[in-house]
Amino acid sequence: MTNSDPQISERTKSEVKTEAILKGAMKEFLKNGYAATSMDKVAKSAGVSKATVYSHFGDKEKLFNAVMQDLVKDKFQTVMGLEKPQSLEQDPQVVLSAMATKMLADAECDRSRQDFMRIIIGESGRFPELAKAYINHVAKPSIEILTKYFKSHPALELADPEATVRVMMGTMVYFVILQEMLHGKDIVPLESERLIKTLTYLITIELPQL
Amino acid sequence: MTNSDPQISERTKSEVKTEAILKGAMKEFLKNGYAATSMDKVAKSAGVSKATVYSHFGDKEKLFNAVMQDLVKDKFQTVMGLEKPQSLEQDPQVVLSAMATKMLADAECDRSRQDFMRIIIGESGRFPELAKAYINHVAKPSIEILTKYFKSHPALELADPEATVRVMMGTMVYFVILQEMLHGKDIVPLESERLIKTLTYLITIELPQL
DNA sequence: GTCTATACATCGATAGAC
DNA sequence: GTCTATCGATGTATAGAC
Repeated sequence: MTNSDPQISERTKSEVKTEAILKGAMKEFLKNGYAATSMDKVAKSAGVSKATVYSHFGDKEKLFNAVMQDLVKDKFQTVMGLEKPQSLEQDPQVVLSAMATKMLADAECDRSRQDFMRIIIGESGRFPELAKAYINHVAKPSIEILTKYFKSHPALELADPEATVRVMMGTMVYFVILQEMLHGKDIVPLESERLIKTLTYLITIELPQL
Repeated sequence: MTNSDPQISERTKSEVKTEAILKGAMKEFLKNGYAATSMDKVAKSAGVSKATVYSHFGDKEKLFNAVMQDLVKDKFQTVMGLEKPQSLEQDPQVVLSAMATKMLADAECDRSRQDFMRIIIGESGRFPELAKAYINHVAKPSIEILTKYFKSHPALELADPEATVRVMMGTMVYFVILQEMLHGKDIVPLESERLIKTLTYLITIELPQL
């Protein structure tokens, strides 16, 4: 067994702790935000001592940045399934509708994704670099891929593809913020299908099919 | 002088303190968020003792709710100048463009408005009632007034006015979040005029003028 | 009503045993 | 490397003088 090798065993043990700390810290930061998360909570959630947390990450701010960089660059960098090339060769109505449905489905059901957005926006004043990391690794790639798609379909006849992308993404994001994150579902109800249909209609209105 | 009346003088003094506390607490909560704002900071910012803060508002959570209710129901309830009736009788392109310009101008230059939105979204998980108050007193009135306008102009021929309103507001809000609040101005630049022009174009594309 | 002073818990961070 | 124990600072909240 490789575990009999003391060096490998030690290294592995430390890496396991590091991952446990990241996981625990992620859970706590997403639940409580930065200021309301104590290092004791992190240590308890990770199943290690507080001193171990500090020996691995230095201080609270470094730990927070490590957690958020991880989330920004890995967990939530999916670009919402837009990376699939084959989907870009279908009818605009179908593609737009599929994109929008996918985005809304992801954002609606995934609670941790909502917590993630809450942190990004809520802490963007005190952690501007975190906000910029989100822009660079999440928002910008999404915008660029969608823009690329719009431009690759001249039949859409969009006067300003870049701006049109913002209209589409803004519509989606605002819907999730209002209905889900701000708990407006029962106060200002709106079926997502109506939004998707309207959006698709507005963008593809000039096409011959309509 | 009315100040010679001890009763009125006392009452006034207390009210002055209450207002000073609210003002100081508002400043601190908007700057630091809920958890990172201490009652010492509030007391110092208001120019009173900590005990006075507690005697007026009970505890930190009650003070926070009082501050945010004030912001939601007074300071940021403006409905972005949509209440003026005369503006609703002009050409849709002009009105839409004016609305969008006003909304973006308000949101872009007003730093405290951005801080306010950061708190609403950032604390919406731990203060759901605050989020619902925002929906009821800020978002819902805006949506309803804009919907009313859309419906009062059948010439717009909108298949779904309610959904179209969400498209418009979402576009505006997302733009401010990305460019201003998340500091994306230099990373994913976009002139607001292009957004407004595109939005107006998409919504009024069917009109005879175009 | 308002203050100073303080109680008591928890915070971030570290020392020292193992 | 990881733990327990603890430091000093700071947090919320209150008691008691005026």
